[in-house]
Amino acid sequence: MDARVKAPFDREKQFASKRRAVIRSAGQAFRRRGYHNTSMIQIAKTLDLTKPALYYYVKNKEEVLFECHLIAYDAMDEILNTKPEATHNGLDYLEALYVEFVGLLTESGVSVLTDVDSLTESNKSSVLERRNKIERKIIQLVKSGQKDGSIRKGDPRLIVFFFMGALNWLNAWYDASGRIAGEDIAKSFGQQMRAGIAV
Amino acid sequence: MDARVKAPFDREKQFASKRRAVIRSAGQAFRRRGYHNTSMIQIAKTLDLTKPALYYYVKNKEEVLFECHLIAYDAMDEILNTKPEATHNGLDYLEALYVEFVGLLTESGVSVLTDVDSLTESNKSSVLERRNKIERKIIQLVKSGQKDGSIRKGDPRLIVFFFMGALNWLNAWYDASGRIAGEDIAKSFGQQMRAGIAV
DNA sequence: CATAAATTTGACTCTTGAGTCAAATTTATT
DNA sequence: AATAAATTTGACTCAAGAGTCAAATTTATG
Repeated sequence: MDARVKAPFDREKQFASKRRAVIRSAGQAFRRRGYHNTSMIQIAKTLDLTKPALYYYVKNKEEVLFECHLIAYDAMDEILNTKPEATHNGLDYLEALYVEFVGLLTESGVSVLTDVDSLTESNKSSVLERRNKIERKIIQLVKSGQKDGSIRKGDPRLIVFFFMGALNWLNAWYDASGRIAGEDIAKSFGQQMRAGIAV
Repeated sequence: MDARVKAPFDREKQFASKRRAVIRSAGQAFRRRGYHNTSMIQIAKTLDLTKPALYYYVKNKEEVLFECHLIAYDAMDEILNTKPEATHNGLDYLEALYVEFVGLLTESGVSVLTDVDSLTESNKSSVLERRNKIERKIIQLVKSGQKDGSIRKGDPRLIVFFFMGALNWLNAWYDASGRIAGEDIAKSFGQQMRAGIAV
């Protein structure tokens, strides 16, 4: 590649990146104030856009919410699929995953939103399907941890609901600008999660 | 009291009880579908009322939300104040409280709602004050548990945020009509909570 | 610089749902 | 039954916010 040659201006890339910025910024706002307490004009103003300019990038408000959800579940899937499973026993592996999840929700701007009921039926069920898929995967991990003797007996669903609840609730109180470092949270949550389910 | 004498019809009591029914029913709806996805007409219809009849009992929608919050925190305060503290060490006491909290959120219709940002500033800060007060109390309990050697060292806030998060998230997925018994949840959550923080 | 596409804008429309009001109806009591 | 208060109602008003559109402006490139 010749450095003197300006990278050809890629309109699609430009559009896509601005669009992502919209979704990301909207996601932050949704997390802070809630979906219904955030107007499209507010979202636009945050990005120094007008409302119609915003609508140049997205179809409607619900689409934005939908994509925010997808971003979160994509990121979680990414974590679930990247980590090599083989090396650890069930408990070690689960703790490692959990720490990464906490990191995701504190360090990156990603947040698991609660407002599923503001989606249309089809989007809603598609989001819930994603969530369930992840939940089922984690439940499986717990089961295999129980099998290899590293995780205590008990209804795997309840075990998972407990620590995933703690995780999801993070969004309700954790403020990136707050005084607690994401890393400290991850460490503490990881410990508690582990101790709570270890044999 | 002479049994033949009909209890005098107490208008205030009647009013108060119908009003409570409104708040309670609205609370269920808010929990299921969210505050903004629940219209006053829906709330009215659920109780076989018309909208103006509903407004005979409450000032406005926000007042309803506000009182739902208060009900939850009143109930938690009640638990915090009733349980005798002296008999246990910090860990035992905390676990007992926690089990009662879970019971509250699963068995009774009470729910900790998330939609704090839909309140006006003054109501919002009053609700947050209530929440913080409870949180501070529990943090204190953790501290004293650490002092008496029953609870592991570590930032008490993070310890509390973890298991209180799991508790609060209950509302997001637990459906009274669901298949899991509240009692089972309480038992499992209590165990995990305890194991997670025990020395 | 001319152009055609991409981007942005001011000024709308339309729907939903909160909240109101005067009038009708029900209810406990005389 | 008559009455006065409590309760309920049909038929509104009003505001906020989502979403649209035709026209203006900016931008990358020949």
